[in-house]
Amino acid sequence: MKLTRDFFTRPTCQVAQELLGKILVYGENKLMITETESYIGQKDPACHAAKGLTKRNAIMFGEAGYTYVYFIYGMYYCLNFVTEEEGFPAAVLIRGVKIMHPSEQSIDLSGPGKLCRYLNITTQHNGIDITKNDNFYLYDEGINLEYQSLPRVGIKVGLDKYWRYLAKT
DNA sequence: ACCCCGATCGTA
DNA sequence: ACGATCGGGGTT
Repeated sequence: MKLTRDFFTRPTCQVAQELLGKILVYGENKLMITETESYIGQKDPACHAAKGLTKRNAIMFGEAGYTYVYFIYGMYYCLNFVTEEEGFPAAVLIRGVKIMHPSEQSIDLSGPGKLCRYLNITTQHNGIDITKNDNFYLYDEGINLEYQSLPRVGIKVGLDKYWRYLAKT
């Protein structure tokens, strides 16, 4: 079944863990999520919203279940889903997926930049309500994956939090 | 107006 | 270990 707003309006790490094994549908593409990271509020120094509201991070302060797409390193885009109650800035970064399309035998896309490059996701896809879109949504196929909790990647602060969730293959 | 640097990736 | 590449955000 399709994931609804209630799924995302919860503690971010719970959402990040439960997104593992869920199916991301984007047009004709079906991808199984295999790696996520939590970024949680103004007390998390690695969170884009750590220093408050800006034009870029504004979507993180809104209602859960929306996309947050940002541009990074001059070359890459990264896809997140907003979590928690409106007013509390938090999101889950999608770091890894497995391609489910039958003609492509379960290829792994490891890394948030590669995922967006593969799907052609850009900042034009920022702020899409993932719970009310027929072309871009998530659904639960009942897959439960074991995972390990690890430090997040590519940051210099907040490394004490093990908020990266990697599914065991 | 200016400057630094980043939730990355591919190559070395 | 490092270069490519450029917008965001803080500072002047």
